[in-house]
Amino acid sequence: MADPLALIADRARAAMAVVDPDTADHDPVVRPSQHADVQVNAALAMAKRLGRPPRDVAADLVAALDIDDLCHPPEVAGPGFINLTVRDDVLAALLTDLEHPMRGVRPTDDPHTVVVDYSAPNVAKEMHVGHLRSTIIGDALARSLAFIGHDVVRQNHLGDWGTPFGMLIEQLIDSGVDPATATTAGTADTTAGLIADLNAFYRSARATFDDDPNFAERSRNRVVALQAGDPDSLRLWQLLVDTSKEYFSDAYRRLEVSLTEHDYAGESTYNDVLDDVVAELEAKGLLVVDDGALCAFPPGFTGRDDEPMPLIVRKADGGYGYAATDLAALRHRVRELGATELLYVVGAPQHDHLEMVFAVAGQAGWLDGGIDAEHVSFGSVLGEDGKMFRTRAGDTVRLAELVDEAVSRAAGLLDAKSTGLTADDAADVASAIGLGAVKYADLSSDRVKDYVFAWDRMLALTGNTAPYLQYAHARMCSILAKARPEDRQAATAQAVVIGEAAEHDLAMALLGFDAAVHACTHRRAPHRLCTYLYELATTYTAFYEACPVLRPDDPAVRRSRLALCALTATVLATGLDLLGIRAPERV
RNA sequence: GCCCUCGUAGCUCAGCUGGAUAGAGCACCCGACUUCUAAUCGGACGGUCGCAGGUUCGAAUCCUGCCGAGGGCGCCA
Repeated sequence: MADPLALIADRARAAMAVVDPDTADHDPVVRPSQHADVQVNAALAMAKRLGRPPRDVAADLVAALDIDDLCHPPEVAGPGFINLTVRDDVLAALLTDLEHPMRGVRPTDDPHTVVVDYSAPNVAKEMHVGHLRSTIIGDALARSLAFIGHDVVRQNHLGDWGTPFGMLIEQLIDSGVDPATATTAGTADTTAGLIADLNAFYRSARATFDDDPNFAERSRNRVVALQAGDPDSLRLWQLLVDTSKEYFSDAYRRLEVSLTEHDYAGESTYNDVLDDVVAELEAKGLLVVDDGALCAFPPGFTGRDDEPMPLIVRKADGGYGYAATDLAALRHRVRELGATELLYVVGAPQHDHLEMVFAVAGQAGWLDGGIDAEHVSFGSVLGEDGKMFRTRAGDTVRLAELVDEAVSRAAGLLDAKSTGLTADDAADVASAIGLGAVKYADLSSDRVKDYVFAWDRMLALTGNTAPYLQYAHARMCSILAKARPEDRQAATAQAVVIGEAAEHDLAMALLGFDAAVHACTHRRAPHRLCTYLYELATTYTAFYEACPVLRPDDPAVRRSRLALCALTATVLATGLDLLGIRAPERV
């Protein structure tokens, strides 16, 4: 355990048990402090229980506090805060934990099989900003949860089924694909060409559907045929799905997102179990027929006029909608994938729907045994005008264009700096910075709020941005590269000797990585990790300004400070990696 | 009409589940570059935490009611 706060919390609990045995299991309220390294606020709450002045209780706690081996003598301040400063030699000793692969982060004491549902783009539609947040936030959470020891199962719930496929298949036929012979292998090139611009393909299908009643009729019939298992329809549908999957995989590679084909589990995956899902729900008495549709009415959900709100499991025409698919997916994740936690990284507008799905699943007993399903909600991406982010023409912004612009803007930054990077390296670094900027902008503020998409802010070289963190990291690496080889060799955590205040502060910051990662995972809040990394970087630059690393004559000082640089670079890079962001050694 | 989310400096955002004088960045102003990468750092300025009550030793944080913004409310996903 590397986190001084956690060590102090244990001691504080022991002291509380001495002063008031009934509070042994209470929170000692150990917090970072502006007035010391750490403050213990337990006395204030205890004073109320005991009916005594808080400062007296604080004094008793201090008397009972066995902490000399960790901290300087405690001080009672204000109404009863206990201020603690961690000893420099203790900090130095704790830093050795950061040289292990977990960087001082404790594995979770409650490991789960966590299914993370994220990204979920639609087949035959181009990915756009709407998919950006789910993909980026979901990926960061999946990486972070896996890091602390959860068994993470990524699930990409592709929109690969439903009514739009009628018109998409008809559009394919009208474009010259022969339903009888079309196969993925034989026509892959043709198909890829036909729907190279997925947005245009979808839009033209939509337009024809709206303008041409004959086409619309064919489309509707095609849906029926597809759902009935008609071989020609299935073949064409498969063509669309395969083409899109290749496109998605390219997009994820480009975005450096950890999703692969292995994680694809589209809606169609559940087609053959929908009957069984309905049968099980029916057997448990959870379904009633209402207006011809088979509905569940989980308690606590009302719509207009206080009417109970239905979750429509089977439509009046006998077809299945997304509620059925979502229920089937949930059951599959619990029963087949062994999920004990289910995370749905889905936009806020679907909140009610998901809560209803969870409620029905709970009634069905699928969440028994403490299995937890949670909607990891997020707000919209807004333009700088405060409205939904769109192009000037009013279209949705394509993900590919977004990435291109991010990378080219980042390349512009590098050009302006005229670094000594080779062209290949510069392109790679530009990609890391551009993608990092976009991802970090998305991750660094509270996900439940809407966020404003602004190139200038996310690519800013100052403030809480990825480029700033990446630059700070590169400077650390640069110092390490310039150090004498024998110093670099000796610059391990064991070599750290803390003397300066800036060194003390940096060590404290480094040891906070554990708490930051757990805040990120427990609260599904990547922005907590971002805030931590930014504070680590600013603490480092204060150290960098105050403490020359390579210049001191004393090799022990050089090696100690070099070790602090190396540890900071490692923690920063590890943290960014958990967010899905690279930290190049040079920029 | 009902339900959900949000409202913190001019702007963009934090605020660690109730603790000390509410913190950063941007912008504006002042200061520091023959640099360990100045893509930086230090300082100044800037707040009735939407409004009004309530809970208590103590509220941006919890409760109630308003105001404002966005979203949802039967066979699309």
